[in-house]
Amino acid sequence: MAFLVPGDLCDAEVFILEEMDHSVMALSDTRCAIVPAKEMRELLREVSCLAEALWWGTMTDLAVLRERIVDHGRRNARERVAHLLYEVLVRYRVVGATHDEAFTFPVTQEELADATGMTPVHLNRTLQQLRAEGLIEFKNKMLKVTNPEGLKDAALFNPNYLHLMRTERGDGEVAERAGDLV
Amino acid sequence: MAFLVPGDLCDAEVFILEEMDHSVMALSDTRCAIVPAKEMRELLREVSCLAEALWWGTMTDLAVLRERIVDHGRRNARERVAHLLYEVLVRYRVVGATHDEAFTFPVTQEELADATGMTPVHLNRTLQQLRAEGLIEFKNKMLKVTNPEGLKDAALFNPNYLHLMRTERGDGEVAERAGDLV
DNA sequence: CGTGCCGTTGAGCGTTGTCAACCAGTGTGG
DNA sequence: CCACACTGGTTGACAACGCTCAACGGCACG
Repeated sequence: MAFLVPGDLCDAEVFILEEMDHSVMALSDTRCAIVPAKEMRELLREVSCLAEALWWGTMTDLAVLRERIVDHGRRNARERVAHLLYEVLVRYRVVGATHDEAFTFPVTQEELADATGMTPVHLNRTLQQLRAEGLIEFKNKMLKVTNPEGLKDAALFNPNYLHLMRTERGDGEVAERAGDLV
Repeated sequence: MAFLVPGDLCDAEVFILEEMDHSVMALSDTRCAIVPAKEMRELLREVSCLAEALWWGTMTDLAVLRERIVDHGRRNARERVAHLLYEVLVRYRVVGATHDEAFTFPVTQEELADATGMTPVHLNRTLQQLRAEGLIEFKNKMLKVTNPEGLKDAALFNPNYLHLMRTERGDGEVAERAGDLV
C-alpha cells in the first residue's frame, strides 16, 4: 500500500480506531518513536491545532490513495513502476537521503510487484526495460536513478501530484524545498 | 472513485483543506444539505466528540480505498465489477432503498468502466457475462441482483470488508443491521 | 427525420499472466 | 570445507485477458 521514508509519520491517528485495519513492517534496520494512544490524546487536548494537522495528514493520505487508484486504472505496467520509483526518489530527496540520485531501497522484486499490482515475472521484465532505457540501475538493494527526467516522463508524473507532496509536509518552508526537488 | 448512496456524508471534513482536491457530481435528482465551513467549525467546538467521529470516518474511507487498491491489483475484470455491484447493493440495503434486491442505479457503462479501471467495451462484455450467469439484470438504470449469493461469490467478497461497512456507520445498532444485510 | 448518446458486436492485436526451469548468492549443518 | 537447501532474480514458451478500432442498432430529443 505504501512505503515510508525516514521521518515519515506512520498511523499517528490510529488511536481513533479500536483496532488496526492494516499492518506495518520494517524492511531494514529502523529507529522509531512510539507514542502511546493515551499520550496522543493528551497531546491533542493540550495543542489544539495538532488534531487539525493530523486530520489534514489523513486527508492527504486519502488523496494519495485516490491518485494511486487512478494510476492503476489508467497506466500500464511500465508507467506504474516508473511512477512508484520516481515518487520514492522524490521523497528520499526531500529528507536528504539521496547521494547522486541513489539511495538504499531494500525492497524485493516480489514486493514491488505486489505494490504495483502485477506478477513478479512481469515486474522483472519491466525493470529490465527501464534499465535498458538507461533510466535506472537497481541492484544490491541500491536504486540509482540515472535519468531522472526520463523516469519522470516514463511515469507520466502529474504536476498535480506536487500538490500532494506539498500538503504532505504541511510546512511552507519545506514545501518550497519539496517543490524544487520534484 | 466512489459512489454515494442516500444518507451518505460527503466531504464533511473538507473544510480542513484550503481547496478541494476532487469533485462531486449528482447522477440523479438529489436532495442535499450543505454545511458551511464556519458552522462546521462551530459545531466541532460545541460537540467535542464530533471531530473524532468525523476523523474516524475519514480513516474508514482510507481503509475502503486500500481495499479497492488491493482489488485492482489482484482481481480480474469480472471480480471487480461483481465486487462493485455487490458493495453498492449492500449499501442500498442498509439505507432501505432496495425493493426485492433491485434499485435505481443511474450510472452509464462508461462510468462503471472508469470506476473499475477498464474500457467501456470490456465492461460491457463483463456485464453480459454476469447477466448470462443469472447474477444480475441491469437495464433502464435499474440494477436487480437476481442471485445475491452468486454475485457475492463472484466478487470474492472478503468478510473483513464487513468490518468496513460496520465502522462506516459507527453506530452499534445500525451496525448489527448492516452485518445482517451483507 | 436528423442528431447524439448509449449499448452492443466482431476481429485482431498487445500486454500481462502462467508455468516451469535455471542461475547466483547466501547461510547452514555435516 | 563442501554439499545442501533456500531465497531472489532471470528466462522462455505459451495462453489468456483486456484493449483498440470500427461499425451498427436502439432510443430519446429537438
